[in-house]
Amino acid sequence: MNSLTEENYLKAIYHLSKEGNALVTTNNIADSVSTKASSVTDMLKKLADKNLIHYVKYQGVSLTGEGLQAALGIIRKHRLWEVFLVEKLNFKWDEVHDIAEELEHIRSEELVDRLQEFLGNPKSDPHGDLIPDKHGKFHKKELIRLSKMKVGDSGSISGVNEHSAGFLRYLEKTGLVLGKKVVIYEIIEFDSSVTLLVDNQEITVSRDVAKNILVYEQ
Amino acid sequence: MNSLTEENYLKAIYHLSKEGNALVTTNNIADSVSTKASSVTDMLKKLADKNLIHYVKYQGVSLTGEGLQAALGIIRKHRLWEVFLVEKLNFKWDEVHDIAEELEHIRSEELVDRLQEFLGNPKSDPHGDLIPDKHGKFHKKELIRLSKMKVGDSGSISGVNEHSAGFLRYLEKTGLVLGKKVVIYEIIEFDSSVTLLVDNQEITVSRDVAKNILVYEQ
DNA sequence: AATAATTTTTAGATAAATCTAAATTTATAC
DNA sequence: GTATAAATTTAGATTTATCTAAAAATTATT
Ligand SMILES: [Mn+2]
Ligand SMILES: [Mn+2]
Ligand SMILES: [Mn+2]
Ligand SMILES: [Mn+2]
Repeated sequence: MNSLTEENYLKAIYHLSKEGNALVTTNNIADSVSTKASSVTDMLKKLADKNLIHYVKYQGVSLTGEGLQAALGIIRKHRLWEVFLVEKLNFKWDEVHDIAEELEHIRSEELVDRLQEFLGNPKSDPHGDLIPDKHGKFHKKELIRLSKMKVGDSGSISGVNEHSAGFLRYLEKTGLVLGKKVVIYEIIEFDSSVTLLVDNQEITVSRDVAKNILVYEQ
Repeated sequence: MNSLTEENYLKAIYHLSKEGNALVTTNNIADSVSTKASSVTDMLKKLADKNLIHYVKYQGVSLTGEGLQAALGIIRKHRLWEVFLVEKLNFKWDEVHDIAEELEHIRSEELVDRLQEFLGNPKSDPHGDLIPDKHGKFHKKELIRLSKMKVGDSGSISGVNEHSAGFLRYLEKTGLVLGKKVVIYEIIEFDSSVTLLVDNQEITVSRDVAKNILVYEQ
């Protein structure tokens, strides 16, 4: 059983290793949990003793399998509670984070499972972040090729099928980057090229390009 | 801002002063919060310094107005969360107490107010205990004279209109004490006397007696 | 490669809440 | 009313998480 403080450290290490590199540094963690580097060092020893992190003095830390599962458990609770606050208690999406920071530490497994069910097994929280399931697995987004979508469909660009530098440079130049919201505006019969609405601008791409862009619908 | 531990002490003092006498003793509290008398003494000094309790060495403690409001705030949260767990998450009434012990310490005022609204402003928790409102007031039970009830109605004896020793002795003797569950079995036309079912026994009382017994219906 | 700057760790203290054991106060028994 | 028992408080330690200041290790600069 990890203390509330240990849980917050694990969560911080998880988030930091998502953005930056695999190894997280002492000062990064100190900033993240609003404490001093010396306090972090103390806690890192403790977490390493409990086999929750790999810790090499002066080098940095990463989560062990066990530590990762613990972190994902807290993140799951955080995001489910955020859904509850927005969907059931009518909070705005920007008002819920701090309350969820407290609720995420409530221990009962049964409570989380039932909450998830009560909320209709949501896959993402009010900020669009994915909610891991009971076993720490993220529900893989169902990605669809842009070329398979119909006029009026919409979604956000979430992947590509073609990784050549040329193709990626092309996407970059036309603004079709990851996360960008798109609406299918028109499909030209003659060559099956697709006109999209992106940031209120019309952009037309060939069928070859459309086949290699993966979209998360709605 | 009171710590989680301080909140638990305040709640314990509140509950103990409800059952026993006004002054609560060190050992009572120690039992109640599962700690040692010496720890309790330390905490009592601290709570007295914060003006949450009246504390006289060796004599016992009682809550100040401020301490009472703090205790009622926690009890309100505890009972609202219990309603949530039973009504919304389908827990059984005997499974919710321990989870509510954690949830009662979540701080946001806004959260509690919205939770109360979401639950339809319940007046009592799954165990029948009254839920104080935002200002620490209990919704007064609607008591009805036994003489005004109809055949088939039921409820629990919750007060009397006549406080003479003779009347109270009579009630004591017939077993019509506070909290007793009663069902109206028959109302005799001739003199309006009432036959009740109490503990599966028939008891008949005169109209004069029935007029002075107050029942909380259902 | 030597020096300086930065990062990290160690050493020693502090605050909250707890404990055990001893001292004090209050209650009960004779 | 004194002796004994019970309840309560004090004294001194312990654990968790934190801090500041100093030492050690790593990284960057000349
Ligand atoms: Mn959040
Ligand atoms: Mn947190
Ligand atoms: Mn309860
Ligand atoms: Mn509690």
